[in-house]
Amino acid sequence: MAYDPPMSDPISLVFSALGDPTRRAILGMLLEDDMAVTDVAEPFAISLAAISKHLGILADAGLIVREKRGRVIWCKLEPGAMRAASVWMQGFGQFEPVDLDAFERFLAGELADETANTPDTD
Amino acid sequence: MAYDPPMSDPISLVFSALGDPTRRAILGMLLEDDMAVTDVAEPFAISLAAISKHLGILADAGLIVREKRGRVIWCKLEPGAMRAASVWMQGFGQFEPVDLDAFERFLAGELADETANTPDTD
DNA sequence: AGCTTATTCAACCAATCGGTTGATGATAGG
DNA sequence: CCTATCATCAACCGATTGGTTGAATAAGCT
Repeated sequence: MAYDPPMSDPISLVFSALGDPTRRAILGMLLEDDMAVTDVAEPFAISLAAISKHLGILADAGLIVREKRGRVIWCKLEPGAMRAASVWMQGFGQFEPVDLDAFERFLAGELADETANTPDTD
Repeated sequence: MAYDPPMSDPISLVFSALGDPTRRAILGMLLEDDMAVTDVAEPFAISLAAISKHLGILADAGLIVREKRGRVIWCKLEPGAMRAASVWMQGFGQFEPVDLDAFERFLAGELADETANTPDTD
């Protein structure tokens, strides 16, 4: 029967990718430094192919990029991909669950704050 | 083949729950007000039982609480449950300054069905 | 009591997920 | 050239997911 499948929007990809502890651990490792696939796999008790799949999922979500140099594929964190999801969550956490008006006010405030407070130069 | 399955820690439950657009839409609806299960289900094109399962997943993640009053079960947002996951993401927070403009556009889409029902002034 | 409404339960199904192993395509080095 | 290494691919497997339908439980209504 005709059911509208909820397509995989970017935010769903990000949240789903983050739903697996192995993948979160990988992201944590990449926070320290870029790594080759084999080195990513090293601390885990699962096969290299499994890690490769996890990296594919992280890449599909935009959370990492993979760059081939010679024989080695380097994995690099892409923290910007988390931004939309992060802000989505923050919106829920900031205030009592009143109604959308408060949500909009929160957004307006954040917007003003961001534009007024030019990011640092360090 | 003894493989240690990564158990479902609370953060995984939250992220996985948020990975489904139907569930995010439900949370968006509950942001406006507490709702009965039947009313939560009303705007969706899937069965009541399916919505009930989604609510169970949200409840398991701690994102909502369900409280039975009479014949009706009321669903209430529990935004605090998002905090740990949000904090985890902040750890990666070398994001660019948040683009709330884009977020507002996203939210408008995400909550479109619900805002259509918004009465004039509350 | 009997009907109706609200919600969940149980069984089922197809698709996806997270894992495996073995084969395969590149590349680096003896 | 041959071989070892890096990484993915392909096929497979069991468990989970997200949906369905129909029956069951519970509470309000007349």
